Amino acid sequence: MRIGELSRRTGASRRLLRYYEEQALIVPDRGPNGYREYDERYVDRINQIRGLLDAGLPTRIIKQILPCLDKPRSIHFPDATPQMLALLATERDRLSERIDVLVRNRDAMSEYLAEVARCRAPEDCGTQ
Amino acid sequence: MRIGELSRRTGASRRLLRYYEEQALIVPDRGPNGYREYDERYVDRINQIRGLLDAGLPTRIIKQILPCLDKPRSIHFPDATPQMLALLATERDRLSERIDVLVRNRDAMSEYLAEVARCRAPEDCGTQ
DNA sequence: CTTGACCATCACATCAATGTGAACGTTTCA
DNA sequence: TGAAACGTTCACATTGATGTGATGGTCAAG
Repeated sequence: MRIGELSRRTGASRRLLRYYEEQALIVPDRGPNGYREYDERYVDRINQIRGLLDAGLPTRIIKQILPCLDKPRSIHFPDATPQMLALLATERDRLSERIDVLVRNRDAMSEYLAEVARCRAPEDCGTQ
Repeated sequence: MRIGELSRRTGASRRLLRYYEEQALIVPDRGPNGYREYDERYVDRINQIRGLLDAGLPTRIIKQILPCLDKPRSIHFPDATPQMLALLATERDRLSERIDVLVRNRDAMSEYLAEVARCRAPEDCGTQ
């Protein structure tokens, strides 16, 4: 698969795929013509990267913890150094905190929308 | 309260507080000497802004939906235009999606950490 | 062979969030 | 009164994640 198809399948722009490569998050093969060649696994990989970026992790951290989250999970963590595990645990906790904040904000939005909706039916609100 | 204290109480740098003001997210009063004067409500306000930014909303969107989320909730939504409500609903849904992704990632991290921990106790892993 | 759809690199632009520092006024307190 | 701590504006710089466009190579189909 070349960059265009991967872009289509992941929703990440070509530019962004090249950026991830520049940041050493992925290392696609190159065809004889210089074209990047991605195999199936890159679809998940890209989605995972985007999820982690979305979680607020910077690329340099993602680069470190990504090997821990590789697809054939388990029986695979031979080279996880204690520091990497600590880093991973720290980031997970930070992520949990962020999730809490986000959930609170979403709930506040929902609450507001619900109030407005509730108020629009009985036909009385505003100054009441 | 002046900018230093607000900074201390919210964790946002003075610089950032001025930046939010520049982005029209907040409009603090000014004392006769030109100093910014913030009242208590700004503490929550700043935290809310940071939460929304953290949620991935750009400042220009936050500026629009923030009035909807104001502190004395309810009996306050007289000027919410239909477009604002639609925007708010859209953003809430996007936020929900993001939360799902984040939760999945956190769970993957936890799962990995749990596996490593489980494996370290029985004193056999790696090549097994 | 040419056209169109790909691909490549390079470079410039933007946006959010920050840092830094200059140059300067204010408040407080010993 | 003078120093320390705090405030102001302005401006330039950087970082991370992206967008956009220029310029040019590759390749398949008409």
